[in-house]
Amino acid sequence: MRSRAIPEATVARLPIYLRALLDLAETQRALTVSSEELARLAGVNAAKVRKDLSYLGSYGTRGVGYDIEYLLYQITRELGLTQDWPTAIVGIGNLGRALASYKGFSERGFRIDALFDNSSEAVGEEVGGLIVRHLDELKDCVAESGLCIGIIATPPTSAQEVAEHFVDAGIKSILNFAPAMVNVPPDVNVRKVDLSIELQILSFYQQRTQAIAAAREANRRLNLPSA
Amino acid sequence: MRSRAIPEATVARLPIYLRALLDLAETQRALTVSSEELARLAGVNAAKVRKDLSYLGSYGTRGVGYDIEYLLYQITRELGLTQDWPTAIVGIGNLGRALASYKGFSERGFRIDALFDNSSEAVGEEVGGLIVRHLDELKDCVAESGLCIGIIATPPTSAQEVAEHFVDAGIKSILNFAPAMVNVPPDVNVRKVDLSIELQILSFYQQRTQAIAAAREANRRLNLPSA
DNA sequence: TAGATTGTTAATCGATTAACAATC
DNA sequence: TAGATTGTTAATCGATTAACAATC
Repeated sequence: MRSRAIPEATVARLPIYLRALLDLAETQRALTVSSEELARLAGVNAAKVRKDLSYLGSYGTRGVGYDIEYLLYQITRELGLTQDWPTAIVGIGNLGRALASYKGFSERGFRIDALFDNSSEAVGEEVGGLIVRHLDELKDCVAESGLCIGIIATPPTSAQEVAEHFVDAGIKSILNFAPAMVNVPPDVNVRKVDLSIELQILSFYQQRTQAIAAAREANRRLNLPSA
Repeated sequence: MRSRAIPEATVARLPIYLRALLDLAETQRALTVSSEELARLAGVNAAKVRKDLSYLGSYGTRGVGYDIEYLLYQITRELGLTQDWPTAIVGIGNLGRALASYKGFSERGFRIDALFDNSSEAVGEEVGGLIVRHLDELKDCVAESGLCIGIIATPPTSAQEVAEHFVDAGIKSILNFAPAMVNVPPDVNVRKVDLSIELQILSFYQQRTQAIAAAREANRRLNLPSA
């Protein structure tokens, strides 16, 4: 058995390479790509591309580059995108609705299969071609439809409760959009997307950028006093 | 001048501590917190909390812990959240609308100040209490309202163009939700949130989890043959 | 004083990168 | 053969963590 421990940092970049390769294949009709070119498209450096791709195996040709179709297939397979992962969204408010009708998912091969909420208003409503069901039906639905990815799009106060429903129903992968941490058993995969935190981090760098600009300006005035 | 280079990894965790501290202050009415407790709430270990907080200065008391109010103030200030960063959203489709009416932003001190689109259908419409304006008005609007954070919520094909509008208008921080890379000058801060990429990464770990479960099952059968 | 907890050091770990031999 | 480009090594860098002296 190959030693197969792809570093986390590499896994996080594979989808970026995938997108760049799809673009090359579709719009440029290119057949091969060098690490230099792929790096440029992905916004990283060439050494990193080669190192990352080497974890998948030796799929390049020295002096030539990487065969785009073949590399696309290998990355797709490695990421598990050759199979379907039926996905459910819980919490059909503003964000849940936007996610349920988000074209980007279906364009990239993800299909949302079920929507859940626990407010009697939302239940029964049609959103993005699916009928919203009550959260109590989740467990049955997992058994029937083989749901295996759960998306939390509720307010923060319900996030932990929803996560427990997911775990109880046997879902092993959770994408959490609620602004709250959730605790799950160690064999459950959780990723967190936090819109406010992204803005807060951006605020830090914005503040720093402004401070740098102000310092530069102050220096300029000192060197060129009262013109 | 203090040497002031807070590591990126620490900056990314400050908002998580902030949220945990707010929760402690509001719902628990606690006055101090230990690194151990804060670590538990933030889902990290205590050594990391102490190291992270030490970059802000020595704000704890040995034998006691950290004063919650004081730490809240220091983190808020460090993240630049004591000031307003007027924010605009470009691209008023499904996602743009959800972001424009997302309660989580205002609850955490971010106000969306302007919405832009370039389709004649969207322009003039009211969304989340704001009138959608044409993208051509962006530059004037930045000058008038001091907009300094720009959110891209367009389809991928328009992302680079919108980024260039932002840069041209003098915006220095961009949050990009479009599934495409954007190139900007080095003094512009960009963060990328990519919903499909999050699902693709989750797909990788889901596949691995299933493989592990299958291997365990196979082993079990070998050890306990035909019961 | 005894117990608790910080702030910091030093060891460790994982990720990045430059460089270059291998090879198309 | 000459030029191009990979795959891999080894150096470097940054982040994590355990451990503990300092000190409330």
